Parts: sequence; C-alpha cells; structure tokens
Amino acid sequence: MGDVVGLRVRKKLRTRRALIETALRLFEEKGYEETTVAEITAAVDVSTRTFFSYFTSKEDVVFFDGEARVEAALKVIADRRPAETLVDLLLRMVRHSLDAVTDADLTVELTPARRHLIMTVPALRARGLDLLFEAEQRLADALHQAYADEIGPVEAAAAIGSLMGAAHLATTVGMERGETPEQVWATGRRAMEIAIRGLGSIGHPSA
Amino acid sequence: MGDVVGLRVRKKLRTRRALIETALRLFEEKGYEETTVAEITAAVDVSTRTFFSYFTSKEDVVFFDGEARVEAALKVIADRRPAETLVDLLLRMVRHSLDAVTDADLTVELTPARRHLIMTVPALRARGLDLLFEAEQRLADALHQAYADEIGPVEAAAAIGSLMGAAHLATTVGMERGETPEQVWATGRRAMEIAIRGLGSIGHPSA
DNA sequence: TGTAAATTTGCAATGCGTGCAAATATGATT
DNA sequence: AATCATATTTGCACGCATTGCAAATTTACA
Repeated sequence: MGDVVGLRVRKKLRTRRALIETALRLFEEKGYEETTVAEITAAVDVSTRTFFSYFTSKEDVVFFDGEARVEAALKVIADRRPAETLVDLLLRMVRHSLDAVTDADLTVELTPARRHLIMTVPALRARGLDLLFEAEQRLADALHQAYADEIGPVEAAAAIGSLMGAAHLATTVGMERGETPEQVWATGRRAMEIAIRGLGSIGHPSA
Repeated sequence: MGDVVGLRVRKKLRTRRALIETALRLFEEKGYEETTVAEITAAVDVSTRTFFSYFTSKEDVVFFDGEARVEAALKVIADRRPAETLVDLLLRMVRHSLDAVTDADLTVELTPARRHLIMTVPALRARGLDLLFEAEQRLADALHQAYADEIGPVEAAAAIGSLMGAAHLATTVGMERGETPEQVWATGRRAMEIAIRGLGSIGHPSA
C-alpha cells in the first residue's frame, strides 16, 4: 500500500511525538499545574500557538492515545465471534483495550506515572472521566449493533455502564488503599465478576 | 434551637442565592461559554472577585446543591435499617437523592434546563462526572461501613459503581434517544434491575 | 524554478482564577 | 452612642490558557 509518507507528514508526527513526550516528562517532573504550555513548546522549539494546532487543550496531550484505545475496544465488539456470550465478549474487550495499543511506536510507556497524574490532578481526572463516559456511550451503541435483535440500546448501556462502573470504581478504591498493581488487577476482576453475577449476589454466598 | 441568623449571615445567603439564580438564568439565556463571570456579578451588583469567594469556579455555581444531595444519600446509607437488604437500601438511597433536596428554599427548580446544560457543555459535563465519581467513592465507603463485616471495600465499590454506572449510562442513552422523562425513569429502573440481577441475565431470560 | 497548498508563527485579545492589601460593614462591648 | 475586633467585599495587578487573524515559512509538484 502506498505508505509513502512525505517529509511533511513525517515532520508532523515527529513534532507531535516530541510535544507528547516533553509534556508528559515535564508534568511528572514539576507537576501539571506548574508546567505551562509555553515551557513545553519552548523545550520542543515550536511556537505556543502550534501546540494548539496539535491538541485542543493542555489536558488533551495527556490522553493522546485515548481514541486509539477506544477504537481497539470497538473493534473487538464489532468483530464479535458468532456463538460468543455477551459476558465473554465484554471480558475479551476489556483485556484488549488494556493491552496498551499505543499507535505502534511511541515508547511512552509512562502508564504508571500517567495514571497517577490523571487520578491526582482535578482537571485531568475530570477530562478523563468525560472521555471515558463518551467511550462508554460508543461501546454501548456498538454492543447494541453487535447483538442487534437480542440486546436493546438500554440493555447495552446498562451492561457497559455496570461493568465499567464496577471495575473503575473498585480499582480506584483499590489503588487508594495502596494495593499493588497485581492486587488492583485482582480487584478489577472481582468487581467485574460482581457486575456479571449481579449485586444481588453480594450479601448471599450464591444467588 | 438558636437559629438566630444575624444580618451578616442573611446577607451572605441572599448574595449566594442571587448569584446562583442569576448565573443559571444567564447560562440558559445566552449559553454557558457566552456568559462571563463579570456579567453575572454585574447583574447581582457585586464585584467579580466576590464571585470567587462563593464558588471556586464558574462551573461550580451550577452544582451548588451537589454536596447536599450527596449528604442526603450518605445519610440514607448510614441509617440503614437492620434487616434491610443491600439492594433495597441502595434503591432507597437512589430514590431519596433524586427527590431534589435543595437545601430547603431555593426555588431553583431548573432541574430540566440544568440537566441539559450539564449534559451539553463539555466543561460542565466533565465537572459533573468528577463530582459524581467522588460521590460514588464516598458512598462506597459508607456502604462498607454500614455492612462492616459483610461487605468489604472492594465489594462495596463494585456494587455502587455497577448500580450507578448502569443507571447513569442507560438514562443518558435514553435521553439522547429522545425519551420522555417518564420513559427515562423507566429506563433507569430497568438499568438498575440489570445491575442487580447481573449482566449474565441479559442474553438469557432468567439466570 | 515557480506556484499552490499546508504549516507555523507572531500578536493582540478575552476571560478565568489568585494573591494581597485597603476599604467597608457588622457584631459586641462598655 | 462611641469603639474595637472580626468578617466581607473590593480593586488591582498578574499569570496563564485559548482563540482569531494575517503574515511568513515550508513542502509538494508540475
């Protein structure tokens, strides 16, 4: 396929990447609020104005790979396997979207520090939740499409909301309680299991 | 009880109320982004600086009753009835926190327009989601406390996250599909039911 | 080489949010 | 009523994100 990327495109990608890496590095080093867009662009040697032609806001640079992740998850749902159960499909989707993805290159494996930033800085947390919410809406719609006759729009939304809501809140609580990454993983699985079996199953051993 | 509110306090409450009502009115009339804090304060006849001694940000004025709502919900959980089921308690909590509450007076029954603003304006949506998320964390903690020996922190978070996540996403989808308020209500109930019975119950009639 | 199209840049503005110290208003005391 | 301590409001100066616009620069291509 004609992947003949001209100098123009290559340069753009390079600049974009430099902005992302520099921004994330500075955010970690001196904090999000303490870092100005001017400082980021100065380090990359482009004008401040240019930053905003790559990202719509200072927050957005932190979520540079958000869209890719969502698309990966959507693809899993769209390519649903024939006899696959709703639950199996959703679990597979979660696993995939967590496998990083990151466009291909971008060595930005700052997943740990990044997560911390997003959970800590109010502006980033809010933006992240908004992106997550929007993603959930798209996932619910895709789910409805995938099981067209069997699952209505509302059921699909309830399913996605329940699963993601449980996993997200539980893992957050887990992290705040100082769990190790492994424990957080277990917590997430446990939360999804609860969402799958239903709240009614909590008080009672089985239900 | 000594409810002897001096002039000072009365005046503060009056100003606060005026700011809220004026802000919401202007937001509806000309849009959130199009309304400046300066315009709000000019209409109330106080200085711009004063606005920020009442609210930490322009967004916050829209969520003036958020804390009261959350506290009402927390109270329901704290006052859990002895033999009450987890599910019953949660459903009761949701009903209560939706019954408005609004401090007592504040005739600001703009619930409809307000909801629209919050769902439409990106900044407000993000802030709202952040507040909701924080509220969920507190609710989960309260739930854990209420059922100390029976429900762990993680289970509590999974329960709250699942229920709220399902209800929130489903009702949002419902609204976007143009459902009437009554239908949205039904949608919310249906979503909670799914969360309660578990995702596993979706494909199959019973499970 | 020259020209059209894409990008970057500089600049001026707007508006949110904050620190600080001066000005006001309120409540309590004598 | 005069006065002092305390709570609020206000004005002002900044810092910073974000945007519109037009000029300058760069890349692609004939």
